[in-house]
Amino acid sequence: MVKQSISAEQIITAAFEILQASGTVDALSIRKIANQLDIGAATFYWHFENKQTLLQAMADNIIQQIEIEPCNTTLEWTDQIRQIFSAIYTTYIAQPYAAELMMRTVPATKARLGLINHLIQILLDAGFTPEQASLAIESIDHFMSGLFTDITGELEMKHRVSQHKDTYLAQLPLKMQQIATDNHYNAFLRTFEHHRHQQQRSLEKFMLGIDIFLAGLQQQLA
Amino acid sequence: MVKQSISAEQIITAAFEILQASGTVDALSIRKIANQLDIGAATFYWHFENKQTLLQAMADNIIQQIEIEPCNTTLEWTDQIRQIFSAIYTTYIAQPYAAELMMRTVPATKARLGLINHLIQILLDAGFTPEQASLAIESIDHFMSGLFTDITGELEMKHRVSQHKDTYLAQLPLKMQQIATDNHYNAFLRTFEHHRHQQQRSLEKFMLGIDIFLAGLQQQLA
DNA sequence: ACCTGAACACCGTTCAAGT
DNA sequence: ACCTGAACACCGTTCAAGT
Repeated sequence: MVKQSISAEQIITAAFEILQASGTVDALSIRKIANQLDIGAATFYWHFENKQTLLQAMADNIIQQIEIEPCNTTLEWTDQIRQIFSAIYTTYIAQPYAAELMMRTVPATKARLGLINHLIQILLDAGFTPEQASLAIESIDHFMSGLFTDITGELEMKHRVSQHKDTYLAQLPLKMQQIATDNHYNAFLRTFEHHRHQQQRSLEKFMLGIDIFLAGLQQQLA
Repeated sequence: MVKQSISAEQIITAAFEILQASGTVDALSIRKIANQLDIGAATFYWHFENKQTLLQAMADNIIQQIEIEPCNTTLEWTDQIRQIFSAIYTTYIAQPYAAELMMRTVPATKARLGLINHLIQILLDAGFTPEQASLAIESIDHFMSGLFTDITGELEMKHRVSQHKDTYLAQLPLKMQQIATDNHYNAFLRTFEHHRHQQQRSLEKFMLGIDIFLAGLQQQLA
């Protein structure tokens, strides 16, 4: 019996659903996608060259979701940058695997290159050299990537612990505290408690990091 | 026939050798390690609880390699931070999988917590609050993690292309240039050429990023 | 044009069994 | 105490064969 035609879009949608449930790109497999769509795993390869091309398509899909407001030239360049990264953050945090997707793919699409171009243009207009502009945007991107890897990792850890599959991971925070106490790592301990209590409102934390970086950049212009 | 006892250290050493050759943590498998040591794959599990614990041990091993100079209190706090991250960078860049190892593990060892404690202490002494200090160190760490993921990714890409296994990856930079040209992404194009020509001397690039961040932090103190 | 089952070469991990 | 082979439940990918 022949199935109704499956489209590439359907595969992407199914992949997003699985990713939303599992949380990590590693847990996304062609076999799971095929299962979800009730097709054979081999069918995937008629629609996509390989897993990597699927990831490319998914990454582009996410970038297209970002709502960039029309270029407001009355705004300070710092606020323009802030606005865009705030929008990126909001999109990424809604699907925490987004950053991992970006890191595992190459920005070889119109949407992704357009976003990079836009950011660099803002810095060029502000008076930075192309080298400075490129370095600055890359640096903020790296910062964001690292932050999200951290967030995703912590989410995954909590996920695994709550499924009580992993008792080893569950006792690691306690072990950290134990080691820190034994060695009188007081500076660490003072921030550790704080870190475990706050949790949420990470957008503010993210924007604080961005602000520090932007303040440093502004110094560079003077 | 019974083999001579294999030690945990031998497993770690073999794992590092494989990682040095392959470049990515994903390409490190228990079977490859076992093969290298001429033991059965199951033997691994007598010495380590699982793959994760091996990674934990390897990550700690790398941090212990970092040469931290004795705390020089005559130095500015900015220079103390610079010195340490420069040392970390040097250690990481010699084994580009190092950063990935850190991101995939939890700092639940004396060496790793000691390093974090040391960094936070410097900022506390400089007059920052515990929250500020913790956020600042985390941010620099995220920046470094993102940077190294980028470096490792690019290395792996070149590696795969040079083995001409992956013709798809090989033409991506050209595709990027094509898209950018078609859409008049001139700001991007101006930095793209530059980016592809320079290559090396990434330590300076890294330190430039750190410097911008430190300049922003200094502003926060005033 | 679109889909399949079977196969290939891999994973991490477990476990009864060996010495 | 230390190691083994065989098995389990997974991967990504290929390919001849079907409709």
